[in-house]
Amino acid sequence: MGITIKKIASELKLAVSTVSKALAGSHEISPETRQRVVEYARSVDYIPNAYASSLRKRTTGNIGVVLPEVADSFFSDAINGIESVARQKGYHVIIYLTHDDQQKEQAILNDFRSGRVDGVLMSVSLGDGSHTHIEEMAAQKPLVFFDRAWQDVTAARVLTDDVESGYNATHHLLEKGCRRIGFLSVHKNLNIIQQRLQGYKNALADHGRPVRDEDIIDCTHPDTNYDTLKTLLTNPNPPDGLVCSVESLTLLAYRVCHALNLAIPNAVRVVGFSNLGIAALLNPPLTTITQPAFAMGQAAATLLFNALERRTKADVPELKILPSVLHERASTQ
Amino acid sequence: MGITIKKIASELKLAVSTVSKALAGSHEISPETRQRVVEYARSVDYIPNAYASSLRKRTTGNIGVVLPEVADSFFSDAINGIESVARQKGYHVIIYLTHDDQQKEQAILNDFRSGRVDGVLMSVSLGDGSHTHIEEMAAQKPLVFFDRAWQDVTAARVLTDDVESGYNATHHLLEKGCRRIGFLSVHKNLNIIQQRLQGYKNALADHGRPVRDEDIIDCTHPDTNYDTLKTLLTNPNPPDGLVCSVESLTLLAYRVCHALNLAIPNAVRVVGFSNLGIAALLNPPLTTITQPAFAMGQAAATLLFNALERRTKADVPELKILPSVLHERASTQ
DNA sequence: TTTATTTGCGAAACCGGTTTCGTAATCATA
DNA sequence: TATGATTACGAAACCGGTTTCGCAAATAAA
Repeated sequence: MGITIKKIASELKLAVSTVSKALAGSHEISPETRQRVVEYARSVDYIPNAYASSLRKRTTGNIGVVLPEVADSFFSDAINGIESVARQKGYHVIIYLTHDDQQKEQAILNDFRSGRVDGVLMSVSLGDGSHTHIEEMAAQKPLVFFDRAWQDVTAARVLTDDVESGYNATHHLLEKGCRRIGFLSVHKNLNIIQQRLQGYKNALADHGRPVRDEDIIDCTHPDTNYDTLKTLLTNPNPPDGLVCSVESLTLLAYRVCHALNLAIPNAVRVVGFSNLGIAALLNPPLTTITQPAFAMGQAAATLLFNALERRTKADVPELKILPSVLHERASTQ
Repeated sequence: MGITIKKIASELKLAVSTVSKALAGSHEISPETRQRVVEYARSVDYIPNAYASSLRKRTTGNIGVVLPEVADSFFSDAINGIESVARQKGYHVIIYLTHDDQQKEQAILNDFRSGRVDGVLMSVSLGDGSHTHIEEMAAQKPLVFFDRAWQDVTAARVLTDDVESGYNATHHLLEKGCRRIGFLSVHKNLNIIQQRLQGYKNALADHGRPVRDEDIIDCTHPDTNYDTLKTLLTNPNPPDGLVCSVESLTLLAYRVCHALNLAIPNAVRVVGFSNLGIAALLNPPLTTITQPAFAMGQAAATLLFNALERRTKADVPELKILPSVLHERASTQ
């Protein structure tokens, strides 16, 4: 359909290979010929076919980003970070959404085997499924986890200091006078949750408080979370502080408190992991642990490109840890 | 690298063409041979090369979705709608983010010419730039606008009843007793803004109120919007009602009111176009005009696939209009 | 001046599929 | 039994680039 190298070649009375090399800026071609080709190509608005080129070169110039969700403010910031470094590497970023569905995640990774991308950045989807499809993928092409990662899969990863963040969140509540702090958890086999929980436990220990199992609430099932939380907060002796380990649970906690007419922070103080730009506009303004989403995206992409340029697997998977910050707002005052 | 048709062919002592046809389920191949091939292919975990196949077939199986932003809750919902129909058509959806930067948008559309996608869904980026790159693209492959569209580009479009929505928002404020209503506008050459503004004007007219130019505030420049709004609301005679024509302006209005200690809704009532799931958790809960984002995504994708299957341009560009709904909350009570 | 290098370009193979076309064998029809 | 139509498959062209290799002419070294 469009204009091809072949047409340029015949028009300029050159060989196809000559045109190709000239456009690639090869030194095999004399400057005069090269310029003649380049100018002509531009004049006819030549656009190379991405598929032909990928087929022969055996590289796509694409990296895939596999995300659970995109409404989550963390991920949309992270995408920007990723794109910022991909662009200057001349790579395309293709975003795939799993909606936290491991089936979809698997289908996506499976599709990558058809060669659509050169490398993958991913934040894993929650669920109980096996991780073999991820391992297989990691064996085929470079993979970098960011934020959410599985521990049983060997791959580079970019994380935040989750133990410390969990610690800080809990410590903050304790300092504000909370007597009993609930930890809203999701899938416990997820690294970030484990670490945040560990931080929670460490903080309690440092304050001489016991860790009570019934204060660690499993909110793995979206359908029942609302009720779970509701019963928790209507208990005779409910927690007066909540650490919400992911953004969605933070918002859920707000919903339930609003529904129960539980005043935040008077009845219960809330601190949540969140990158919501509008945390300050919530009722009440939310104290957050905010992750450096943009920087994490950049770091992850950088690790990926290192791997792509190396073409050889690092002997020991790289790990980069970035700090989160606690923004104190009215929900804990 | 991987396992190719050629390998299967030589292993099974068949021609490559036979294998290809067998895998495609061609009737040219006997059921026995077909099954033999299919089974063997599965046993060796054959994955066809997407690029080879696209190159020859001259179709990619991809549709591109070009969005200004993804943090905006409308777009993340719309993506889900798009994906839901793309999946059942066996298409991949590739998401491209412009960050409301027309340069990036242009670069993205330009890239499409290398044949990465078969069709495009887009919500245009704001700005003063020309739209010729969009027109060129529309001339090449099917394009469907959704939500944000340019009027000077001929293409199918999926919109909401923006005049009506603007009317309803304004009417709602008037009924609540507002005397002077500001309309926060962005790029006025954008269809949805024009229409929402028209609705605003109609409502004022129906209530026998004058349309005052100084009540229509242009918030086109992100950098100055905050100050613009601040001076508006610190005027001697400020508006006591605000219609915010896009989500980002709604949140901005909240920020400014909070900063100025202006009580919502007592000092000023606010209604905003927004799909934020957490509108009810804001301080105060926000009255919104909510668009059917998911359905719009579905509708847009459906139009696109119609065009792709038709292979011929519709003589008159299709148009689909879906209704929005007003959710009344505390910000206007 | 002869031999060795370098330079500039073309021919052809190649990436991995898809599609067209040809043909031998089988089947149906007269 | 002779002829026409199917059936089942293979050979080869093809999609549009990239890369290898070969070679003649120009240049450098001996």
